[in-house]
Amino acid sequence: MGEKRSYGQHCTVARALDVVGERWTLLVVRELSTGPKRYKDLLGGLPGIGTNLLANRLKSLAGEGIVSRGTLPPPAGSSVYELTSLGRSLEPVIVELSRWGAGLMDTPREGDDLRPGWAAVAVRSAMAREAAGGCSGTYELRIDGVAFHLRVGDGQADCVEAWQGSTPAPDLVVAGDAESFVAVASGKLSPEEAVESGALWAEGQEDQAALLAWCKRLVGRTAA
Amino acid sequence: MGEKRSYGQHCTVARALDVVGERWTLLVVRELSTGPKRYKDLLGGLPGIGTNLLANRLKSLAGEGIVSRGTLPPPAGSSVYELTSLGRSLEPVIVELSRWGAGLMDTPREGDDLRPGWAAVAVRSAMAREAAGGCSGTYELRIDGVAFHLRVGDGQADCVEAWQGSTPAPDLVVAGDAESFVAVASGKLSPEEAVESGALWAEGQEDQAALLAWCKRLVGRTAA
DNA sequence: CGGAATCCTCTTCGATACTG
DNA sequence: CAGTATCGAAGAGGATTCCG
Repeated sequence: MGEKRSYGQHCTVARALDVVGERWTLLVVRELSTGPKRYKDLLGGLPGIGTNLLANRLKSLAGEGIVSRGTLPPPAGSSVYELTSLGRSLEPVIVELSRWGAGLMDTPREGDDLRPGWAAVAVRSAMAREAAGGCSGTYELRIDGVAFHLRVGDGQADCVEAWQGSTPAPDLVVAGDAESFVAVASGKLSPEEAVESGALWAEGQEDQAALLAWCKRLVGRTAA
Repeated sequence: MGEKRSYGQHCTVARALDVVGERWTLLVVRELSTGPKRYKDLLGGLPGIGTNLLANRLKSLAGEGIVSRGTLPPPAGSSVYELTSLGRSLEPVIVELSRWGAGLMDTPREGDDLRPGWAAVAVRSAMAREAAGGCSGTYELRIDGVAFHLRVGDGQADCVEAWQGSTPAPDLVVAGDAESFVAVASGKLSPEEAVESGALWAEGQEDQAALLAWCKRLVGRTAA
């Protein structure tokens, strides 16, 4: 059956797209970029994919060494998919796609889905720009009630879903709904407005100044 | 007819892929990233695309504001496609895809095509890494006899086909075949070996030391 | 002759139903 | 819960024809 379709070009870009350029493939990587997921979670995070296509993509990605199957530590014990180091090295591609796509965002289109993890990816990608400037810190995001650990530093940003619960002593806990996080990360909602309107808020403390500074870093404008 | 297919996700990555994620689309952008091209040139640079699909993609890209139609200055006068500023802002996506794809490169597969412009993109993308370190310079590449102007500096690298002929006082003129340029840019051929074997050579001068230093910058290892 | 629209075949996608 | 099987719909690929 299917000889894998290729562009047939000895070109670095075309070779990359031979592997991750098919429909849905990079979105599978996006889903796994916030941590290991079960098959069912992936289906839930990729509305419309169709179960056969997800199975095909996962099989291809496993064959390319981009994802691997693992087993979660007890008590979960369920079998999950996760990125390999080759898969994690796709992060800069995701980051740049996210940053470019941010310019196209407006208010959600009629019928668009929105998941907390997608907002986390948008935030992480926007922060990656700042991370190159040497900024660092650890944060907890609570996006529609789902917690993520965000760590910025050493020229990169890392953000994974925190099913284990607590972040060890984060510099700040930022909470809000997914749409607000996306809006700020896309530059469609100014830090000032996000903080004043209460779209985003700092949890567990009243430090509005720290929140505002964090939002400004998010949009890449140097705070005072 | 075609209601444009969308992932239906309020996500920065998915939104980007809604626009440039279809088959061939980013390769059209790659082709235009080394300068304006006629329809016929695009067909030649995208073997296998099929004329109807190229026409469709160009129409979509024009509708999205990523490419525009222009007319070349006399004496050429032909109508060409070129990137808009929105299109040029896709450069970081191309760069990261190229850098990731470089890790997958080996010797050309049986039947693979190879064009000078693709090698130029690989070189430019590899240099973008170094450009962030503050390096700068202007170079002329002669890849299988086709000249490109490469300018590195201010955190980015720019490389366009030089149909007008001469580069104004380049720091170095590097010549070789496309496969060698791709091999060095992908880290599959060491700078030392490329220079010693004559795969790449400096034209118009005998400055092997400068050539070696350039090759080392290309692969991102700090030269002595 | 360059720039496309048309036709036709083949592959892939997407949704549902089904099985280990 | 984790996938496989199936089938209509949409998209890709190639040749040919049309327009200027």
